[in-house]
Amino acid sequence: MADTDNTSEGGRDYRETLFLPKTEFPMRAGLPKAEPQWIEKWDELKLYERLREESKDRPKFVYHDGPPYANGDIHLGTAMNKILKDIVCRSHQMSGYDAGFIPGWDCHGLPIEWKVEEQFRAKGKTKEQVTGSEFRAACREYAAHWIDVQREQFRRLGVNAEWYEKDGDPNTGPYLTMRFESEAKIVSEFLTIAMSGLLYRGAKPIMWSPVEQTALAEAEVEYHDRKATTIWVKFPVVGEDFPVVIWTTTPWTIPANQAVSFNPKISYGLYEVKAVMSEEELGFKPFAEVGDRLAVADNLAADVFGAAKVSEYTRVSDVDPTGWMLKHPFNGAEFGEGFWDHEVPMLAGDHVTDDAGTGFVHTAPAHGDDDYIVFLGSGRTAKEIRDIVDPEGAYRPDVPRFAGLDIIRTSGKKRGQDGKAGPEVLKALTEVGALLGRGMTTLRDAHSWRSKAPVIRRATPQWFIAMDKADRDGKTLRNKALAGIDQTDFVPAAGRNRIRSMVEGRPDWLISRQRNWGVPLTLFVNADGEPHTVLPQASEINDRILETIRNGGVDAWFTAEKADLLGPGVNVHEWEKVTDVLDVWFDSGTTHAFTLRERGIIDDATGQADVYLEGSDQHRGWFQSSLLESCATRGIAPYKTVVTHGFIVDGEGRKMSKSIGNTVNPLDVAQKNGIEILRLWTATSDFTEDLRISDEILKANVESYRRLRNTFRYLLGALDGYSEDENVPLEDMPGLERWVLHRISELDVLVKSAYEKFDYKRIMSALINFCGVDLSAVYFDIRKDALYCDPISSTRRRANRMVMNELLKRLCLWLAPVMPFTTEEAFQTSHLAGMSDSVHLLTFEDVPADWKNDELAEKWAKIFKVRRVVTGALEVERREKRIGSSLEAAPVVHIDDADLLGAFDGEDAADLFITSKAILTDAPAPGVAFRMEDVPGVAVVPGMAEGRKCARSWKYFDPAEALDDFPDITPRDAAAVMEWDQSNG
RNA sequence: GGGCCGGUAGCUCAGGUGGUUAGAGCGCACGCCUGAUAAGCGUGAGGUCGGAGGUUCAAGUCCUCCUCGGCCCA
Repeated sequence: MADTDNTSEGGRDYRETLFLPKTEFPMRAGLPKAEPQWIEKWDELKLYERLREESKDRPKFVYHDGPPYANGDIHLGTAMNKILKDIVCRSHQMSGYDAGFIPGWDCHGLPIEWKVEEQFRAKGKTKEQVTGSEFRAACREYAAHWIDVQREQFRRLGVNAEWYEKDGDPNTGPYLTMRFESEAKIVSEFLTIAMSGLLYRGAKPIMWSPVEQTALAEAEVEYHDRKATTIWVKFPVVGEDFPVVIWTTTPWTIPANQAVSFNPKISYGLYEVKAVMSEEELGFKPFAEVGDRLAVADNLAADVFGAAKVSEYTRVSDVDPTGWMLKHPFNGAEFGEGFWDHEVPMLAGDHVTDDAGTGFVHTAPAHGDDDYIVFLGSGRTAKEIRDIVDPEGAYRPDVPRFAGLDIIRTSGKKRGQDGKAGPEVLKALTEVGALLGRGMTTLRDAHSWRSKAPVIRRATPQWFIAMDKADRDGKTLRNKALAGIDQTDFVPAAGRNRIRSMVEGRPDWLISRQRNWGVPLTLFVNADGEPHTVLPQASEINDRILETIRNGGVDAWFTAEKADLLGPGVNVHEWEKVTDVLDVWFDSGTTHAFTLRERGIIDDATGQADVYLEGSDQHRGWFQSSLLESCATRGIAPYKTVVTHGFIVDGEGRKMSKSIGNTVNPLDVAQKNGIEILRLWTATSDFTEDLRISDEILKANVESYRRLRNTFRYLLGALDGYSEDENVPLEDMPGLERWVLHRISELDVLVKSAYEKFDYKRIMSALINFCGVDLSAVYFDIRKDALYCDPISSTRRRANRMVMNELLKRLCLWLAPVMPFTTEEAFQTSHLAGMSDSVHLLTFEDVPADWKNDELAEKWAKIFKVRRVVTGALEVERREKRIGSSLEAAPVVHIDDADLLGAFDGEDAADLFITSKAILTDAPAPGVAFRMEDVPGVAVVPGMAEGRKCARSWKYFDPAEALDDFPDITPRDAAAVMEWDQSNG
């Protein structure tokens, strides 16, 4: 090792003559504190408004936001969702579009009703003590509160959107499904569909609580064990001398029986009773008698005969139930008055199994989902469904013998226990000799979440939009929706199949709910179940309805006088006001209408949003409701592209749940790491699949962030005092600089096209690699010497700074959609601040065509290949403690490939290797030289640098070359010092 | 139970139409630098591609089954 110190004894300390990076941009970001301040600055700047104003003449990119539900704090899923949307909009904005972002909220619906009911209960008010108007007003207030909360939380994520209404203009600000204008538009869209004839009234079994006399949603019930009487019942087969046997746990549904189901895949047999257990043995007389013949599934015969107390039986023959017609057990009974003399068909259904029961399933379409499906599936209609139970859970007055009997006791001490219906049915079945056996079982069944009382399934009138009713063109809604799907782009592509199979197979769209907080089905209905839209005055009536809603919101429908709405010429007594409300999916399905079309962002009849982006669960939700609504009213899909993201799971790929305790709160991350980290995580993840998150993963993103931040910091430090006057023409630039410009041109293509394709992880991995490898480890490292030590005037140094400037600017722009805070900070800290009030007002810049240079890139690939061998050789020297810094080395590099060697023409190899000296030669290398397997033809002999260590640049040089006035530094450094002395006195 | 999707180094991701020793970055280990310093540089160790069969001269890449996980249904 050379024997000189950094500064020769008594020599000058050259440190002040060096150019060292200098910047205000701190290494540590302090994001949790800084981010809210940036948000404030952007508010002051009115950034969103200015973007709209400044880009109003650009082509529009129409992103349409899916509405979150206005209830509760945001969670990581909603945060990631909004961040992605923000990246979509920001990137398209910077790509040269006018890309607005109108956020929205879903405001009606059940969850809010629950919360508001809870609030009233807390005040000691029951549902009955609150008027509908009072209740809806409270719901409205509740939703408004959470909109305010969520708005602030979304804003904290850095989402740049139209968060506030401007000057009370309803055509500005976020959209809310509960704004009067929105409610009126929802009604208007609904009436359009009603007028088109697609709307009809049918019936469907729903969960119903007799105790509360109300319909319940799945989320409002809990499952508890319940003791139930089970019965085996014989149904005579028409034209045969034997019955089939069914088994049921709900005897009260027997009077509503309209069919029996079987499964063709099950084998059935005819059995004959040979002996029964004795009355003495049992304590009662068995229902079965010797000689009885019964049809049951073979696998269940033993069970059935056990229940029937049959001690001996034989199998008589195979039977095939296909096509059988049965009789109701009460058919012909005196008490029945002919009420049960209808047909009871045998229907085939997949829901029938031979795991339990008899292999034959009693089918009451009014009281079970499977029953309903198999009944309609047999070609029968919802109108044929017998509805014999009233809202209190008692048989209707027209039901012979059983009228008025309750299924469940709805009051008193025994509230919730079985009522009189079941026992009376049992009695009647016994009388007609249809009962084969009875027992008790315990089953898990739905109970009301609130009253804890059992719930029944009960058919109620509901409104449907027909999927398969042809319009004038002969096209059905299903046809149109499928065509719309075919014309839509899906990202990822699998989304198409997913929504397609759902739309192909879905039943008619059930849009009515028996609820309070929602947009009413603004219909009047007559005794035949026809809506007022069949009236000749329908359109005038609709106009009055719309006017009413527009002025008073949904509440006005309930409070308005029938006669005022129906107007003259309509008999008020013939028409009843429908009090159902629309399913909230209908609300959200119309957001395109009252947001994009009403505001004139797209054409009302033919316009489409460019992008809808939501979680993959929305294939069944919003993507579909919007598609159906748009196809029903306009015949086209509301979107051109549907982007879906996956769900957030933990580090092990499991879903997040509070009970497991693996949840991550976005606002906690904001407070601890900064939201920028979460945005980085979002952009580096493959959002088309499930996104994993954990402390480890967040930590990794913090590391990536540091790399990017330090790149900015170094660039800013290097560019201290920079002005474009320093720039040099491309042809004067060293090859290394031109290579960096070439890399910029490559990345520019990648970044822009990946933004267009929503492929953010590709961008992030490319840019993080670029910063870490091309820049930090190669370009910055090599050019450190020139930047610090060259004379300020040197072309090499000026070219370096020029390239550094391009890097800073490009990186700021490229990363701005993902990291709006840090890029803005870097931008504002730098001389670039003069370009604009905000980096976010800028667009991506074009790259000059002559930056791209593939030939040059090939040359540099060769140089870096050789460089790897050199660094490898130096590493051996370090291990052996012969050198520390690479400047202590002066390798001889033997390259026997002329092409490789030629790549160094015109380049200073020592600079590129960061050694004090380097000799390139095509002479054969000695055997001891360092080689690398994957770089054949290159061998390095790691010589020691000789001479004196320059007190300024720390390079070893030949003292004989030193200038007389500066014996301790190289001539290059001497020139730099003289230049410095001149300008600094 | 059904439909769709997925399981490549510790982590995040690459790996057109099947074809040499499966890649990158980060992390990790070790070392260097001390004029980007709670930074920077270098070297290295880590996967046989969820598992099992099969097709093929050849499979992470095609087929079947299984398994684990996710979303939506039942």
